Amino acid sequence: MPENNIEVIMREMLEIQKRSRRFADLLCEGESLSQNQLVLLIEMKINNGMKATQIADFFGVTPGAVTSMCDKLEKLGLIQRVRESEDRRVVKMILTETGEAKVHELFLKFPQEKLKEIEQVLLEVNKLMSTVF
Amino acid sequence: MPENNIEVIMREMLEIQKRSRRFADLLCEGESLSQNQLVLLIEMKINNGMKATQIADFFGVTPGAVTSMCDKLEKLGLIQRVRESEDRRVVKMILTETGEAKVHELFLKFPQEKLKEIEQVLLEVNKLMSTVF
DNA sequence: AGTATATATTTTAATAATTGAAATATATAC
DNA sequence: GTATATATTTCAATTATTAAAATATATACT
Repeated sequence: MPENNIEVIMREMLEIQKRSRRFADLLCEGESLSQNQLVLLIEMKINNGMKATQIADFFGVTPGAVTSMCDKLEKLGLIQRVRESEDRRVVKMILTETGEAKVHELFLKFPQEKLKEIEQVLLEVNKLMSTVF
Repeated sequence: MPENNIEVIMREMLEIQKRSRRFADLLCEGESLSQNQLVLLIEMKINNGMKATQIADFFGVTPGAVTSMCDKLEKLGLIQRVRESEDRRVVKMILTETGEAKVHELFLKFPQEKLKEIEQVLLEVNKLMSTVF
């Protein structure tokens, strides 16, 4: 009896999840940052800051939770709140210089050679995933 | 100024994370299951049950949290606890018939054709990731 | 066998995270 | 100007998680 699609999919999902977590663990290693905090910092870096609502959407949590998450990162000195001048209701969370440095430095654990490999793999993975998800 | 490896890696990590979440959302859609619960059920399915300690390791939580997580799934009738006869200290959590059916049925949202595509992509992704992580 | 030590899980009290709803501040439409 | 809508924060209540103690079983040593 050959294994059906569904079982293979489940198996691969778990493997992939394990590998992703292993990578994130390496990144966070020795830092007092949770994986979610890491992802949030990266998200802010790549988007040049994020509005609270964007963060809530991204993580699927309520606005109240975002306030609390960001309070912590702010207290750590990694992010700061900036009120938008065009619409003074919205608050943009942006990395401080310390935050920028911290995020960047997480990746310097890996030698340049390894970073190049990781980059290539992630680009490929993303391309593949884009065909179905 | 060309974008350096690190920035590309961050960008791709986020994209991949978003796509993964989208897929998991589709799977959980309409179910009263969290993504973690979904993953745990799949994990139990693929491993033919899991010991509490294995679950704690997998999710990076304490044994107490595992007890609580499993209590909920047990109350939902999706898993059951089986004490091992070889070592009566360990409890193996296994899917009930209902649990098996539920997990399987989540994937039937997708037509066979789509499942085949997903399977291929995940196999490829996993192979790629195995080269660096 | 009996004692000491180790391991797996559960329980429990305390802490932390999250929610839902109200409050605040600002914006938009009529 | 008034009403309504949106973005964020605050706060009280709920839920999840932890750390440590308790329980049950296993292993090693004498």
